[in-house]
Amino acid sequence: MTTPLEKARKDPESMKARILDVARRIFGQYGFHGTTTRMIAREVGIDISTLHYHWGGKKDLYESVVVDINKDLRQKLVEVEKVIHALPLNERLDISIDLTTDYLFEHPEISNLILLRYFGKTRSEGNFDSIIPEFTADIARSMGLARDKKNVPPETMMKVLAVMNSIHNFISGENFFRPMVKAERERYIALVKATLKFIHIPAFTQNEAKYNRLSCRLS
Amino acid sequence: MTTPLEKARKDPESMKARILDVARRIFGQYGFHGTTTRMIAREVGIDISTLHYHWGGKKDLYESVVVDINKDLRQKLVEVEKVIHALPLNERLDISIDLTTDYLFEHPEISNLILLRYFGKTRSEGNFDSIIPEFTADIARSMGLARDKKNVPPETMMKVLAVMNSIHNFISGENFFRPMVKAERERYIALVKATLKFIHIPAFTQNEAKYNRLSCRLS
DNA sequence: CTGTGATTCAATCATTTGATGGATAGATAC
DNA sequence: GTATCTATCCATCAAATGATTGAATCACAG
Repeated sequence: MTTPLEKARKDPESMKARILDVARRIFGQYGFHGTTTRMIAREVGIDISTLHYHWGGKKDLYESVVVDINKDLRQKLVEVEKVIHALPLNERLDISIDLTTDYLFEHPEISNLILLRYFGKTRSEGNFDSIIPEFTADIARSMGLARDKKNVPPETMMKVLAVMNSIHNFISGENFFRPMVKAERERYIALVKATLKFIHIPAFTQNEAKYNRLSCRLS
Repeated sequence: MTTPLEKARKDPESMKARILDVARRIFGQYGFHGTTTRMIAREVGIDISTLHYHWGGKKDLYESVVVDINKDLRQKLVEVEKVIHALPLNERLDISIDLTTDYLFEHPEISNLILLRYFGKTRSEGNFDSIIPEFTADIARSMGLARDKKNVPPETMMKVLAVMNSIHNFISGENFFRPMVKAERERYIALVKATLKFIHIPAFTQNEAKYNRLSCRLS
């Protein structure tokens, strides 16, 4: 049995897929309440009822969008992990910052949507996915900060969150931050990467060194 | 001439002030579009028309809220600056992270609102305050990363943004992140502080050391 | 061609939501 | 006491918005 979402992803030309694509972008920009079904329909160039025909209701569409972007992000992270697999920590960070940043700058709706979900409430109750927690633990393991994705200590989770969030922030806040630093697009992207590396690499490598010294002394 | 906002701040018991207070909280939780004037009025225990009588319209009220929280935050930062004034950089960071974090955990609407403004669009056009950019530069100077608030280089602005945002993230995302690390409130706050210091202090101090070595060599 | 199911749209509905007008009560000035 | 100004609420409006219905159109198997 294929879910509507899987069907949409299979054929990117289908109406289902076109709607989902536009919905990603608009929900990402305006958030759940800031988006109207009419905005999405207009952008796709169809009637609202067609949208309802394919996706049920606004809420349903939104949920599908969330699942969709999480799938994309997770897949990208798996891809990144393959590249950085056996490198030392500082290079792992360096490369994964580059790759992840580039990818998210090409798909800013992903960062937008994730952050809006973190920081904004929905009037209607009960939305909480276990997806994010789960793959935050994944990243921890992939960064070599935890053995397996079960039993990642809170301190490590927090560090991973800090890294991921700082990336999303600069992507999603581009409209705000870029004018502040008076840079055009390419320059801004370069600044983001440099800043992320400046902030994160010392933290993890310095403390790694500390741990190494410590374990030497102990052995 | 006193603006309505100044009047409201003067007398915290006034209806104006009570509305503003509730509006801060609700706009912070649900964002501009997610908040209805009725939600605010109900929470205050008044009729919507009373709200309109005092603050004009939803948009006006929202703008006032934004100005209000920026005033509060700025004042706090000035306060923090006095404390850390002449200390070495690593202590400056350590203390200002403690103070700022504590303050924002007591007033999470501030972080909520700032982040929602960064990351979410409003359907209606033209909202851009120059307040934020301005005092990002202020922080840079206060952290000793720039001589004066004019002419702060983009790289420095980005670093300051990274620090401020990472704080706001953990405050505003508490509802999401705290369950992820399975911590109760106090523990979470401690984790946040530890993580922030873990991430940021090495970055700035390590590079300061680098600069120092460099300037030694040059002299 | 014809019937059948899938897809799309125009029209419409019910509710929500931002906003206003006018009545009422209270305080203060004269 | 009367006038005036402030503050509040009730009733209501007009627009926006999520959703549905039923008719029209299209694709295509038989």
